Amino acid sequence: MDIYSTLNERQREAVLAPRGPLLVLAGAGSGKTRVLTYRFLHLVYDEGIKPDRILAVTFTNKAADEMKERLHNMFQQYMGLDITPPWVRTFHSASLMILRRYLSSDEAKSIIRSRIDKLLLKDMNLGSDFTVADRDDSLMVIKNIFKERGYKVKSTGDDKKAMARFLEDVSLAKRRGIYDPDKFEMYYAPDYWNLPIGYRDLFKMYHSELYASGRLDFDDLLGFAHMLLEDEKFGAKIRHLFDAVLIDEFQDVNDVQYSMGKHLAEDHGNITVVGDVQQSIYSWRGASPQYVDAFLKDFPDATVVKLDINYRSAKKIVSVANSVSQSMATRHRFSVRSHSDEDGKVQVIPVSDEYAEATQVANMIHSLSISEGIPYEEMAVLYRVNAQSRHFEEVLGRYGIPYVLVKGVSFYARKEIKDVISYLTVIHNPRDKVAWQRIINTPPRGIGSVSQDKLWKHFDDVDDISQLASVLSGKGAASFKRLWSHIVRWRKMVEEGISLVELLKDVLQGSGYLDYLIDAGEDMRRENIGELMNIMAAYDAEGKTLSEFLAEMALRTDQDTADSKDGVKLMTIHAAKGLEFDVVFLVGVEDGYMPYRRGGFGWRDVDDEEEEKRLFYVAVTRPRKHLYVTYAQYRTLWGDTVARKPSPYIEYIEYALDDESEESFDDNETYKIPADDISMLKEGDRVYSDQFGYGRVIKVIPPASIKVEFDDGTKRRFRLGMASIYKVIS
DNA sequence: TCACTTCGTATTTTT
DNA sequence: TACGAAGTGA
Repeated sequence: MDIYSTLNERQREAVLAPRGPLLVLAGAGSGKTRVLTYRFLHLVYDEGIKPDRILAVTFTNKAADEMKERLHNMFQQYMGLDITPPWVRTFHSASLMILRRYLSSDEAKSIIRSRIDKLLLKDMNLGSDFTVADRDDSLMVIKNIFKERGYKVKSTGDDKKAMARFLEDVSLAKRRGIYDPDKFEMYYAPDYWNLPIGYRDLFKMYHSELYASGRLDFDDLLGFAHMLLEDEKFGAKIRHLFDAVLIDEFQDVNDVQYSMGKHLAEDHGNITVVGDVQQSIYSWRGASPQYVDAFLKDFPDATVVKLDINYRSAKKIVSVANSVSQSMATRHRFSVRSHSDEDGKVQVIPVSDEYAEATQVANMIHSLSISEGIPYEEMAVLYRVNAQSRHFEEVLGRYGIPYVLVKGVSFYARKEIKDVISYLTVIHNPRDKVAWQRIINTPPRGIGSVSQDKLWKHFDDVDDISQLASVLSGKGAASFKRLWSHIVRWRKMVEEGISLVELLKDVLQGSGYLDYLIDAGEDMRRENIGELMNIMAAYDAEGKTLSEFLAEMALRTDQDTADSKDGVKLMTIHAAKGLEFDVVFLVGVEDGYMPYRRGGFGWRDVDDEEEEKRLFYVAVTRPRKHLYVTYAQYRTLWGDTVARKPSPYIEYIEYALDDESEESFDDNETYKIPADDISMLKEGDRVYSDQFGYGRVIKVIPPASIKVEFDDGTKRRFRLGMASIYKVIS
């Protein structure tokens, strides 16, 4: 039986590539996930690697879940095995697993301590039972720092902006592996800064507080795992867990993630990366598409396979995609070929204003549903910014067309969910100050702001949390003691192995939280807690512990639940990445939205505008059958009605539609790798120079020079590293 | 602690 | 413009 018979030639080539580094450049809709899962299977089936010794990392839970499920089915079907590989995870979750395993050891602790020594103002409380701080938690830590030092900092206006900016910078810095407060100050401190604590000191205080509470933020999960990997001796331990590494959405990796991948492949070089630079839309979050080049440099003997057959979209849509692609300055862009027999439809529709736009789209949704029988959930409205969704919601609602607004606001970020999770967090780790702050007076139990201030002031000084009762008086003290005795009781229940659902039930009763919701008539919130219980029941069924539950909760968003619901999907282009629909309405395709421009200012740099184009590429490659593009002549923004011009990108659509008859793939055959080391080149290799064009290497002259004969017959000598010379690969 | 008013804000946000 | 969050007063 040939288990690879359903793959096309290129996919097969990728899946069956020899052990060692492999780069798969996967165009939109070219079967990227297929290749990744079959590669996994191949490594097990043909190469004899154990499934639990392959690390496959993705960026989203959804992608990880999907891959896990597919692998489970494949192992069942082809090998008769009922297994789900344990290391198919997001970067964050894989890092968390690694830290859970090792952070209890003194050796690991001392490696990390030595790396963050300059950050610590108080003892860190980190062991393998740490919990994860999300953005809200981090913000709370920052606010506390000011409050406890008697500074008045508002949660609005400039102060709010400054705190947000600070956290953003902390995140960006740590994604680059920067934990040194001096470096942080140097690279990130803004020109004007009006908060009473400086950037450098706040960086230290933030981390001291966080680590004293036994918490790590998202970036620390990667950062700490990376520190352990970087240590020569300890790194080997982690590397020995895996015989192969696979990375999905490789164009989106940041510095730390890339370095982790590289370290993990150090012993065996067995690393597969799959990505599409044309769909790199997260560089503003620290992702670097340049790592595709770095990969080719670090693994010069990598097998490179390009998947250029698009199985998703009809012909016209593919030719629009190619037309956008051909205008990109991005290296490693390439055209894809449509596999479809259908033409599909691409239409540009001018409308008068945003209201007409929504009405037009609603009408078309209605008629497509009737005339072509396309179900609502197979249609999507994509826009650049969330603010654009309002009119569509309004009009679709009026038409009685079901819709789902897919927004970042997570189920897990809801107040009631966070409250309940905070109770469980305190039970798990009573030293977690942020969690305490959420539950101390929720529901109200007479511990007001004055009492609370006293509590937080002494929180770190006591050996045992119960001693805090002595800083309060009267009602507050009694109330605190009562709460504490509950917590002690719950901790005992956990020790005795109570199920998560039973524990939560007791917490809801004992804390008074349930009565509090009932009295307030908060039925919706009660339902949400019910939903949380369902999730917990699933954890119970798998025999997972409280600690595991808390860890995984923090890494979950509800993106996956969002798109299972029926109805037309409304979402930003960013949120649509990786999804596909029969019909896509791409709306607001105007200059100023695409590319996006804020406040009339120009672009900071060309890269930003290139990324806007890539975003447009992502948008036009979502539909299977039809793509409708709308732009408004007038639009009310900030209370002003202004005239709008169509987006310059519309041109690519028109070009593709005019040009359709002669589908050209002129640039399809080659791409280039920067060559700055002679080990990458040998005599006879095709090369390209920005200045002189294409040529062939006629001599390699160590240590760093080559001689090239260009296609026009001229011969030139270059010193690699000085001149931009690219190796051409077909 | 709630209901009302005023204020501030408007790019994307995988974990 | 129009939303949600924070602040105010009873």
